[in-house]
Amino acid sequence: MINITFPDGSVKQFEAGVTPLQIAESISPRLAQDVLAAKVGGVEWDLSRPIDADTDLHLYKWEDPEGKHAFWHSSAHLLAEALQELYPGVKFGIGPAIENGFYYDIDTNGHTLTSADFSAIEKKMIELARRKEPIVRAEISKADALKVFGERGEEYKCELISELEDGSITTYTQGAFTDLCRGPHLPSTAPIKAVKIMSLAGAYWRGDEKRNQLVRVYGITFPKQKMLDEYLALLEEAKKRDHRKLGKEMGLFAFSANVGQGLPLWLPKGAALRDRLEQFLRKIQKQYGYQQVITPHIGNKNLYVTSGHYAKYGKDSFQPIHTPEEGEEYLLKPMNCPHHCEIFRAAPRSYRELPLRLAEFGTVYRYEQSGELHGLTRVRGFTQDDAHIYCTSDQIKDEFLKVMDIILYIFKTLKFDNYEAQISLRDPNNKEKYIGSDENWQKAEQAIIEACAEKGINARTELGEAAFYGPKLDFMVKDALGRRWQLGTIQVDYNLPERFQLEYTGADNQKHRPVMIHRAPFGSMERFVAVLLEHTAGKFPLWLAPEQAIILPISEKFNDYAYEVKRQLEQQDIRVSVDDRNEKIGRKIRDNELNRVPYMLIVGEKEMENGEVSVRKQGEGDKGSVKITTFAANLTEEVNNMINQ
RNA sequence: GCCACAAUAGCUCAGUCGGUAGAGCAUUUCAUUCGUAACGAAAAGGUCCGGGGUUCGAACCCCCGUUGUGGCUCCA
Repeated sequence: MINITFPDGSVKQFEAGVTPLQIAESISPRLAQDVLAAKVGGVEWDLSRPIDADTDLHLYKWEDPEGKHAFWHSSAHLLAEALQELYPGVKFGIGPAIENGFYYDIDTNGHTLTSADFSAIEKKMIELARRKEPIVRAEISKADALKVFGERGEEYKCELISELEDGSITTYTQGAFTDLCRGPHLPSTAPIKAVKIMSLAGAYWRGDEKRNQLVRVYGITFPKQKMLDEYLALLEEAKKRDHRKLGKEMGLFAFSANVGQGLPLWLPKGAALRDRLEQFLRKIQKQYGYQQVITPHIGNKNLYVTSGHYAKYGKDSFQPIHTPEEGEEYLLKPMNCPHHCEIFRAAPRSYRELPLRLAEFGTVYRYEQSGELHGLTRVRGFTQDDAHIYCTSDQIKDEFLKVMDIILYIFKTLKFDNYEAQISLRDPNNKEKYIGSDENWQKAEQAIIEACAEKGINARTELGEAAFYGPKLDFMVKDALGRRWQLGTIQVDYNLPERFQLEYTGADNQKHRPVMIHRAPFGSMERFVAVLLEHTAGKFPLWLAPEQAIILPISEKFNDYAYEVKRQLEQQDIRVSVDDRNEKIGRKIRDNELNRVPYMLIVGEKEMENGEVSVRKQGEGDKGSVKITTFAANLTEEVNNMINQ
């Protein structure tokens, strides 16, 4: 008998050689039906693989990432099996599970695969899955593996095998298909009920553009058809919310080939929106003791040589600007930190000034690879909501707490109710990779961990994810469709204070080096507007909406009254316009509903007589008539409630 | 940057075999003056991404470039 320890700490006894699936069956038939994968003694384990010794056991279902992973990994094998049957002679690269589904890289051996083939592949996969073939794990010697895959002409697999250690090689077989694979896998392909081939793409073997190009077939599968339908509906919805589409529709921003790739042009409505976001952030930053600064868009090349950025990114960046002066070179500013360090150096600093918090909506330029540019989320010129905090190492924790306050306030105000945090620390086995003293690192890492605990934030900790110059804390939000976006970053930096020789005079009348903290709650204005657009589907909260209300006269006879209402509302700082087109009221309502204007104010004979407006809320319909002043007061209150919660 | 695909009216898109440009919406004008999600009529609107080539003739075929999309690699 062996002892199996469960995640809740309980221990049960089983016969040696019992499988995780049998254990699940002993707990409940329902669990046995739902379980997809297991972890045994910290090792990913197949459900049908026997356990021989005392150990602990995790069972994973669809809801667990590990469960989905096994499901999609087995689906990748199913795809390969289908491709092998449909197109004999194809050779296989690798076929892993990914965040949403899986892919398989194949060498089609001359056959051209197009999206017209998708339905045939899907059909074949379903047909194979219905055979409910068991997926069988086998351990194989390196020599045998090379022989088996070599005979089948699987050159890519052979290359992989030749790099593996003998004794660690396993294969998985279902039906007539055998793949080199570490696992784990489902016990059989039976649970795969719904299949969708998503797309094709070219991918180089091992990501190396000098090697063969393979065809990457992307797919996704689910245990229920309904889940696939929901997933496809979600993709449809995401397409509708695409910020590039909404930005064009709503007149927020544009791009021009004449201006250049990745250089957004902010249209009047987009610029006003951005300005409102900046004001919002400025206001709270002021409360938290930040001081606004302004620095130029270019800087002498030597500044970036000092900061170290030139050595690291100079070649892959916008190239230096030359002046009539021989040998004089300037760079477009790729980040604001060096400029802010010079502001720190502009005066002798005392410990009494710390923490010194310098904020700037600083526009920076980075030469991103052309293939990486994407709408507003990846551009070559963008404005960071940047700030640098210069403080002592004892102040790090308190500063983190304050920045987290700002970030959480933003999330709350903009209704990003679902967020995660990640703490990135150094790799404890590789300490020499990092700059700064061991003591400082420990202090900073401890400060971040404590700050998260104090805020009640359940942050994931990743070792080895820190930058070479300091640990950091990142926030990820989930938008209305459940997609994750990285938003706020707080980053400790020991490098730049060193490079710029920053100093302050301490209470002991000695010179000390400050610590620097980089932070950007939005990341960049561009990226944040993009995320906000996709999160809200363009229906901005009232306080941000480009137009808060639009007045719809029933007919042209009431245009004068409409403009009088507009004048009165504008006096209360309400953003309002008049739809004075010669159209029927139904038409005006429809158009402005589609334009996402939060309030429509319908005015005709009745309203004019009583000094009223008939209020209609976007998406909700008729709300009845109120006095103009009442509407203005209600709207102002609604806005205030949104930003002062 | 690499690979694949794409670019036609302000927007979304059609355009067959290479024979000289089309729809819906938006716009303008006319008509209408209307009560909570599309009234009607007409007009105007084109460097078919740019350049070169093949051809009697190119939106369409070929080459080069630009920009975009998806993926790969990258991300201070």
